[in-house]
Amino acid sequence: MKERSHKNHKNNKVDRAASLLKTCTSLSQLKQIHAHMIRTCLHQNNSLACTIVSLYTSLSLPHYIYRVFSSVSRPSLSLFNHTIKAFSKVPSLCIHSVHLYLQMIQNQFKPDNFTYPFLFNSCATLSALDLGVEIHGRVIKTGFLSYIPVSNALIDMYGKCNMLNHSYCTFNEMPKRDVVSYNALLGAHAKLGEDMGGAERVFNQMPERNVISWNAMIVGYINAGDLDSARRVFDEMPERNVVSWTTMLVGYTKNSLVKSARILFDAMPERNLVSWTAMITGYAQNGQPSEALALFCRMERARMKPDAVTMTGVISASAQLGGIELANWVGSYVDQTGIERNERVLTALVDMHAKCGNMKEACRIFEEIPRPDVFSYSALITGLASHGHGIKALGVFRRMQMHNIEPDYITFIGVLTACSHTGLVEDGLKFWESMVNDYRIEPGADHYACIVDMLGRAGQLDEAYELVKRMPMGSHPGALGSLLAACRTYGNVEIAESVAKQLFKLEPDNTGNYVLLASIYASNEQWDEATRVRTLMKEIGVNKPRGCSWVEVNNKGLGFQAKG
DNA sequence: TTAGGGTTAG
Repeated sequence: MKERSHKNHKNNKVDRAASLLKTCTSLSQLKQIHAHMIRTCLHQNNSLACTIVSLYTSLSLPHYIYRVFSSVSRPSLSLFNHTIKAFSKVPSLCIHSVHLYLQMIQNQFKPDNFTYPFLFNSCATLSALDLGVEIHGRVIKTGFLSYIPVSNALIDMYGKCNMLNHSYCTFNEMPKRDVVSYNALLGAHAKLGEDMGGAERVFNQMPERNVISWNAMIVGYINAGDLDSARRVFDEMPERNVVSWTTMLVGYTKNSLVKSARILFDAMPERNLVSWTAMITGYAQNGQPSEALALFCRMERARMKPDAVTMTGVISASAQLGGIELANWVGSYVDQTGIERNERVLTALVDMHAKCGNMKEACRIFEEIPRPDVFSYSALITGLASHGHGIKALGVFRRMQMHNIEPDYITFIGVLTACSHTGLVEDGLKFWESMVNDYRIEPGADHYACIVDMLGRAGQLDEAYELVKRMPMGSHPGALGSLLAACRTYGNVEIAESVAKQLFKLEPDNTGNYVLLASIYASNEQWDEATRVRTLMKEIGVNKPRGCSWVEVNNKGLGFQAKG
């Protein structure tokens, strides 16, 4: 009797906690309830722990997941499954769901139809195809393939790992399919934008379609580079949701059709964080930083809170404008609003401060990045190089090599710039060789421009000119411009005339080239020639533009006000 | 169990 009443009392407490958790909507509430549960030992209850794990994920505090799991002394199969699911939803924690799966098997638990879908999700996120195939084998042995969600997750995983054939094999072997099976297969086509004819066949054979099916077709056509078909599907679909609109919008921004994107953005019946972010980054990526910032201001007025992705775009836009005040404002905005300081946000910040000339801040933030990648290193190297810290830039490059981070096309632009601005001709030529032979990077016009600039600054004008003539991509304004500038420094009229002739053809409206040639003639006291160039300028109608500061640009249309 | 947004370029 006594024992029964004790059991009832305990069940009541569990029920009360469960219903409290059901109404929980904020992180502070959840923490309060959780703390109370720990005090009263309720945290050992598996069913309550499952709810807590899910809540910490949905309320964006995934780092508590493991703490909750490991505090339960005898976790149930269900708690393992909930925790694996929770980890699979957070890309940076996916690997833990695999660890937990292994731990589960070690502890003699048998994974079931609730375990595998999320495990396959994690494999997809981690692009861990081998592991996925291995688990697939185990699923076949244990007979869980007949559960539709398990096979659906497999189709999706193979698709995300670019194994369209494997997706089809799984799909074809299913005795029963649902709309998700078809959508996952369409998603596999869409990811690569490959064989859209095949995707159309699937789409036409579907017993039923939902908005996800239509959206998958839009993504597929966009990835196949067929914007017209994407738009046709968008116009034809019976019902659109915010994802349909945003997907189409991104299709335009990715193809530099920012105006079309904006028309769509303005016409959207509703917008969410992703829509705002897509439009802002669309502007930033297409060289319209002022528009990006103006939209960011509008977003704030609409009380839409930016996240790390939004801020990456905003920071990149601010970097392009290059104003130190704006950079400082954006920097403190990120600090004060608690935006997640992930690798991409920090890299964008490094780039922004570097472009605005604040190398000290750029270096400080770089040191905050736990594992810098090729993007972060390149941002710092190009920043240092273009601000006259060539030796430092090369030091960072060596550090990058020591950490076995493979440099890319852009890294070498930074490295060669460092050499050219520091007068390290021999080193520059060695890096050039290493780029081609060790890293198999095809030199682009930008790299040639750096080397031409380097030789030109060192006075090796003939060598520079020979290199310009040998450029496989033909004459390039950047390389020619550097050479013309070097001709002025060293007073070489002969090469200057030939180079300027090519430049006038390539960039008829670029005033700088005319001014440079005129000044080369003038310093060589060839006054008549100098006058001839100035007359030519007037005839063509190019005028020396008046300088325009960022403040003026800002006052014209941005309406951007620094706060705090 | 299925769909949309991100960082480096003389």
